[in-house]
Amino acid sequence: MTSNTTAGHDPVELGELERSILSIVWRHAEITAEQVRDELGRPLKESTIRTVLRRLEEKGYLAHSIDNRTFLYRPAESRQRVAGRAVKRIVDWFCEGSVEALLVGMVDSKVLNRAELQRLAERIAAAQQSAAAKDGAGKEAK
Amino acid sequence: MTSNTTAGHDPVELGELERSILSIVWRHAEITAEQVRDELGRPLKESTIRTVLRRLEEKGYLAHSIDNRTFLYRPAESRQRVAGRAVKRIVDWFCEGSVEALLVGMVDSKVLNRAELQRLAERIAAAQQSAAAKDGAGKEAK
DNA sequence: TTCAATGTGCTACAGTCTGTAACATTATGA
DNA sequence: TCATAATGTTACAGACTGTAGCACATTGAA
Repeated sequence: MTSNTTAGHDPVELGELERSILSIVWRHAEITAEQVRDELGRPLKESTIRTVLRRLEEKGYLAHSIDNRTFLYRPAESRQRVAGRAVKRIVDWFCEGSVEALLVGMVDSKVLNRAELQRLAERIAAAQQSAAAKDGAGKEAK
Repeated sequence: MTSNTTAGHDPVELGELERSILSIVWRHAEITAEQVRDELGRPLKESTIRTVLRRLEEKGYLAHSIDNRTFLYRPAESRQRVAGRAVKRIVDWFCEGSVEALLVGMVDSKVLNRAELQRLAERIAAAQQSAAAKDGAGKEAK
């Protein structure tokens, strides 16, 4: 029994099928198990899809509402948010909390090249501005 | 011989003990199983430590040399490099390859705050300069 | 009311990975 | 040659994932 509630999960620890399905759900505001199966491409039974969807919900990645007896799944958190947390763990584990070190590592391991880094710096500056703008109030769905 | 060369591994998929031990090794240039056990703090048998070390080597994170019959383990890759790759996977899976999107997500999920982002942008710019400086001579990946 | 369809709820099971370790084997110095 | 200190080999239980079957409920139709 996993006994977990709303604890912090790490998406990177999801299995491949789980990831695929999560990605599909992220692409839709709401989606049924059947639609997921159709989009998946792989020939899996619907019970399989539903099991995975349920597990993803248990793990906190999805939520569902019921439309006339049918489950409509939707993301519980944005991709980016989840990705952000996942990266945080990596940073904590492997870079002793330093995002800078991480970026350096990314360049070092060719995940990022200098051009991208350049653009990134610019975008960060920009994002920062707009972020600062919307700051006082609440959060912006996006 | 591990038979694997530079295949892509995902450190985030390592278990907790594996991560702890890997971190310890990363803190030393060379280390024996016994030293690892001492630093670990947990009361584990040495055979346990050695098993994990071996697995980490099989997975490509560590390498070892032999000093007078004793294994000296050392990192096969830098932390940052490994972390960089790990992040890349996350970016690929959850941000459709956009590092920017990831950064946005990190701010969004409070992994990064604006102050850090600011500093980050500055450092990136700086790093970029020095990198560009030493660049011309060496190799340009891209 | 009863039946068939459709959708969900529970259960299962094999394969893989990780934590944890015992036991066998080998080399080395006394 | 023998004890010692390392490594090599093997094992095993628990968790997680992929994959799915089957029972149960609800609802529209006959």
